[in-house]
Amino acid sequence: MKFTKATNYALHTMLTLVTASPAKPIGVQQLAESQGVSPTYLSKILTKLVKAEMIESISGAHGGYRLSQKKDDITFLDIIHAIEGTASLFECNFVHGDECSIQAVMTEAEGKMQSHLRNTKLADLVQKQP
Amino acid sequence: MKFTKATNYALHTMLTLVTASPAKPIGVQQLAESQGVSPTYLSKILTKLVKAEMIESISGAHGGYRLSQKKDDITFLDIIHAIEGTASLFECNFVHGDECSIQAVMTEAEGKMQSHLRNTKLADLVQKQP
DNA sequence: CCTTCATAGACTTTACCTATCTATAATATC
DNA sequence: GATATTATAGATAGGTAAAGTCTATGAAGG
Ligand code: SF4
Ligand code: SF4
Repeated sequence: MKFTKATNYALHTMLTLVTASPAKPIGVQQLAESQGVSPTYLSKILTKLVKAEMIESISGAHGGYRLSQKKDDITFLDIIHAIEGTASLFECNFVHGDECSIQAVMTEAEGKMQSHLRNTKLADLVQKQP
Repeated sequence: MKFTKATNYALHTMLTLVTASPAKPIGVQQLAESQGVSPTYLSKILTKLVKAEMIESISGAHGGYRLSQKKDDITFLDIIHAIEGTASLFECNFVHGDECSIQAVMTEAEGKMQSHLRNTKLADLVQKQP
């Protein structure tokens, strides 16, 4: 029960991209180096973010990654879901109907966490940077 | 990023115990059978709950498990922490000081979930049973 | 004494995360 | 067009923690 490292990398990359100039994309090599992770592995993670249409990739020389147009709508929950999937944190083997009290408590608890992550946008971090 | 099955087993066992008579303890064999899990594995999990002083174990014939005295104070968070530990869900490799905005968001989100789990007691489920 | 039942440790198996390697496609520069 | 640069994709290997098994030990009741 922990967030994966991939999520960690994704969040840091997004933080880097949101503070960077959208004019010149940043290569995966540079992004990887600043986080101490291999470029090939990070690129796998970033591809997920591309598929989720949060960032754009530019191939070829002077290529790299930059935020997509909808950068102001991206929430923490979006990033996490893009990497970890959207499955529920608590899954029971059998399903004994909707009135199950255990499931109700667990699902609501997860919902509380999600709603905070959904209400916090990536753009909210920009002002807080020194 | 998922709750472990062990947590699932623990929650169900606790639900069974809270609705049972405290006079006669329930054996691990019966508890395991109703959940479709092996008795030896479940016993490992229940031992953690004993160490956390949430349940008591009685050895010997007619032995088994029953809730401890403080049954009215047991929260969902207590059970989860007893099984999964109390480490934070989000852990970054480097620590760049307290002002880190990523960590702040993630920690607060987790806190929202925890506070719901802490405010829901095991005893709250009893009324809801048919 | 013998049966029942919890406890503990060592151990195996399984599943998933993490990471690497290689080949391929796209783009810019010359 | 040739070449260098860079992202993408798939296969694959490694590592780690969860999930489950086995066996031995110890406590309690009859
Ligand atoms: S009791 Fe609830 S949580 Fe447990 S298996 Fe049934 S539906 Fe799932
Ligand atoms: S930026 Fe924040 S979350 Fe990232 S490594 Fe530094 S302290 Fe941790």
